[in-house]
Amino acid sequence: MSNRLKSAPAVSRTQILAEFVRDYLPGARADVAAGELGHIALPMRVAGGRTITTDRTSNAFVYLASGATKLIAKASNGREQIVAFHFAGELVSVPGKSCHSYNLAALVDCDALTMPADELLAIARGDPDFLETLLQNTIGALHRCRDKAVGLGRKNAQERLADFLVGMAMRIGQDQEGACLINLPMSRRDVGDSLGLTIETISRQFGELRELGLVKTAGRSQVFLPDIAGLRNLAGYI
Amino acid sequence: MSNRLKSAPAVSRTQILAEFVRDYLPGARADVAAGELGHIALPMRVAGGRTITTDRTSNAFVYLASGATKLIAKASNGREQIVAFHFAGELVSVPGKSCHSYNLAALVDCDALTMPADELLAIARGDPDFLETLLQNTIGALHRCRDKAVGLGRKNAQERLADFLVGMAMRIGQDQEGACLINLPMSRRDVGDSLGLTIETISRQFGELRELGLVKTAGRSQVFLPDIAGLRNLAGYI
DNA sequence: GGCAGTCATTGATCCAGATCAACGAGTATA
DNA sequence: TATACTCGTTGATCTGGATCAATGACTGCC
Repeated sequence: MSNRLKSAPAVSRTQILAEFVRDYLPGARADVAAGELGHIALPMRVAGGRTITTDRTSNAFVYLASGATKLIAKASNGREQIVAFHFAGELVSVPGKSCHSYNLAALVDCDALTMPADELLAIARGDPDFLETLLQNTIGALHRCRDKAVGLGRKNAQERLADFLVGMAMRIGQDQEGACLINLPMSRRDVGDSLGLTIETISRQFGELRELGLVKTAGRSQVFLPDIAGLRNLAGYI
Repeated sequence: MSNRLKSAPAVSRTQILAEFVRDYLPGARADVAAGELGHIALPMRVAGGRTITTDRTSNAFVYLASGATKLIAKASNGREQIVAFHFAGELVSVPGKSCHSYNLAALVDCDALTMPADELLAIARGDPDFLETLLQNTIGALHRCRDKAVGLGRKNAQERLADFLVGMAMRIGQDQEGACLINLPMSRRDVGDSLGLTIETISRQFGELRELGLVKTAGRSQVFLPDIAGLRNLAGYI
C-alpha cells in the first residue's frame, strides 16, 4: 500500500500515459492505445499545493500516476468543501460547468494525465472493457460520495473524524494486524474542509480520540490507529 | 415537464420494460433487448410509501417508468439521510454492501424495473451506446451528489432550502417565464432528511422565503416560485 | 360533513460546533 | 543554530439549528 503515496518523479511524460494504459486498458496494445490517447491526454508534473488545471467548460478525467490530490468545490463567500481525496493509480472525475466551481489540487508532488471527458468517452466507445472499467470506477465514486453525504448531513464531529480515519486507513494505511499506521498527506484544515468542520473542531476531536486510546499522533502527519474495529464502532455505521 | 410526476398506472409489466428500452436503448430492436433484459429485470408496481426492494448484497439499478422516489441511507440511531430524489424516466443506482444501508422508497405510486448491476453490465458490454448512456447517467449522478455535499458541508439552512427549490423547479417544475410552479411529492420531513435539517427548521425557512417574496405556498405540496433568479442568488452558488 | 390522524407551524430553550483569541510546536530559510 | 512563519492546540464565548412543547391546518375516511 505504501506506493499509493509515492511522490518520486515518474521518469517521463510518455511513461505517465503508459501507466494509465497499463492500469485502465490492460487488454489494449500499448502503442495503439497510446496513439489514440496521445492526442487528447495531457501529461503533467504538478508541485504540491498547485492546481491541476483542466478545461473548466466541460467535464474532465484526471489519472493520477503518483501523488495525492483533493477535489475542492467553491461556494460563495470563499467557503470550500473538499468532495474527495484521490491517490496514486486512481482516476478522478472533475465536474465542469456546475452550480459550484471545482478544482483539483495537488497535496504533494503529482504526476497526472488530464483528459476531456467527452473525448475520452469517444475513444472508449471502441473498447467495451475500458468503458465498463470507467463505469465501475464512476459507480464506486458515486457510492463513496453518497456515504460522505450521510456523514455531512447526519453525523457529529467525532463520528465524522472516525469515519475519515477508517477510510484513510483502508486507502493509504499500512496495515498492522487490526492496527494501522497512516501518513496523512493533508493538513488539519483539509480534513476540516472535507468533513464540513473547522480546524479547531478537528483538533479537539483528535484529542478526544487520543484520550479514548483509539488514536496516537506523532508530528503533523503520522497517525497510528491501534483499534480499527473500535473506530468503526464510533463512526456511526449501521 | 408535468409528465415527470405521472403516477397513472402503466398498463402492464412488459410495458415497463418496453419504456426502459425506448428511453435507454433507443438503437436496439425492442424484441431482442427485451429478451435479454427480460431474464434479469423485475418489473413491479409499488404503492406510495412502500420500499422498492432490490437485492441488498450487491449494487442494483432501478428504472422508474412513472412516479417519484427517495433514496434513503440509514446510519446508526435510526438517523436517515436522503441522498437523492428521482422522477419518472430516470435510472437510479442503488448501493448494495456499503458503510450504510440504502433503501429506495416510493413517494407516490411507481412503476419500476429493478436490475442487478453486474448482470445489467454484462448485457451492456455488447452495446457501447448503452454502456456510454449508463456512464453519462452515472457521471451526472456523481456530480449532483457532489453539489449536494457542498450544501450539506458548508451551507446554512436558508441556502440549502433555496438550493433544493431551484433544483426541484428545474426537474419537476412547470416553467412560467422566470417563475415556476412546483407540486412537491415529498413531505417537509423528506425535505429535511434530504438537506440534513429538521422539519421545524424547514418550516421556519419556508416562512423566511415567504416573507422575502421568493416563495408562495398553497396546501402542503403546492409551491410557487415567482423569482427563480432571486432564489439562485440565495442558494450560495459561485 | 364531521372526525381522526397525520403533517405543518410557531414558540421557548438548549447545545454542538463556530468564532475569536492566544499560545505552542513543527518546519523551512539564512 | 537562530529566526521566521505556518500549522496545530487550547481556552472563552457566541450562535444557528436542534430539541422540547403546544397548537393549527390538511387529508382521508366513515
